Amino acid sequence: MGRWAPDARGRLIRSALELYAERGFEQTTALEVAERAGVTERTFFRYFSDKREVLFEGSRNLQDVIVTAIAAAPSSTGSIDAVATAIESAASLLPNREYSRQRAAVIAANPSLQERELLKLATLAGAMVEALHRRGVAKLAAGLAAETGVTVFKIGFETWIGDESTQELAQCIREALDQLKNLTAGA
Amino acid sequence: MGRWAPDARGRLIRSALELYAERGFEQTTALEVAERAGVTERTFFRYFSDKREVLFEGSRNLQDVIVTAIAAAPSSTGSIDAVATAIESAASLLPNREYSRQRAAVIAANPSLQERELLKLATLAGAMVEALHRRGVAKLAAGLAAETGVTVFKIGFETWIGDESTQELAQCIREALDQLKNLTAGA
DNA sequence: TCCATTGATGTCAGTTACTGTCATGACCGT
DNA sequence: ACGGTCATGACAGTAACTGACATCAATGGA
Repeated sequence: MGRWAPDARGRLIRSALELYAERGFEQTTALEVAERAGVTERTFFRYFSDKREVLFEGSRNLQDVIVTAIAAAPSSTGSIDAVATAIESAASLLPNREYSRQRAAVIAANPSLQERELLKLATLAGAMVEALHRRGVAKLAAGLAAETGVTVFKIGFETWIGDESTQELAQCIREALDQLKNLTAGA
Repeated sequence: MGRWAPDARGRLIRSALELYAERGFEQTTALEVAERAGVTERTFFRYFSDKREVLFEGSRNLQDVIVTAIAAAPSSTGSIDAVATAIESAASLLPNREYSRQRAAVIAANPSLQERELLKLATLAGAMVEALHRRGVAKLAAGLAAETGVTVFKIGFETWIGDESTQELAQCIREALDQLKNLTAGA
């Protein structure tokens, strides 16, 4: 590992985010990203299966952590709380707020990037359903808990990114869940 | 309209579904679809913005119907019921079950088609949130009702497609909603 | 010390999704 | 008959990927 230019992958990720943010995703070619990172276009595609994937590094890792946390929750914990706690514990793995903000802005500006994000979230929900299954949760309940968990994560994340305060992501997620509980209790 | 070969759009849609089902989406080129429909590749891309879009015809129409139905619901109706009723009323617009089955199989077999479907559903949810807003529903409640509505639609649709019986789609959707209500009531 | 191996990279040719531009030819109203 | 309109064809071009092969520094053993 790393006998040549060290951290080519990391430089590609940073170069891509910079260029996508400066000129927009569609107006940036893979060749330009590669050149800024000091490698060839071919090397870009060796590290990332496509031009979008460079923005979604680490989402697989996140998924593994969440699934593990769900499996590790005490059996007395309800599905939704197990999911929410797992997501909170994974929150610390996310990149810093400045990076996340920039990344979210780039994604929000391009439909094909939104598509990829939605697929990642759907995949995450699917993995959570499986993990809940192994806890003996029924299929429909597992689906609901997982979808709800993803929704809570999305809302909490948006709050965190849009917020000026120094509030932690985990706290934002917890608050979103509380709001949701109030809402469903009221109905 | 239609001075030349009539219904080029319809023939493109049918040709695409056939070829995508026979050989798979990625193994089919846009040129092949166009040739089967008796037009050139250029004409294919005049009708559809990309190779995937040919499978998603009419989803815009569906969205308009649902939004209108939500706006037309009596003001005494709760958000979730307004959403569910709107979705049920749009169910009759969907193509027949055989077509839907084939289409669903093609989409399930390809990640990039799944992405597109997720984006369409997210867009639909966004439009429903707006429609609920105009009924005076609070932001978070509107988001929840819309997301829940989409979930109910997805589950009802899957049931309808997988089902051997001659049950109607609207009925499957209604049943999914009932199941969900039981679940949340029990918790 | 030398040499074979390994693994990340460069090079290059090829396919395919899409786009811009102009030409064509049937249809329409006058 | 004639000019305009409009769907389409023809054609060239860009850029996202992919496969095959070459290169070359580091590594490890003879």
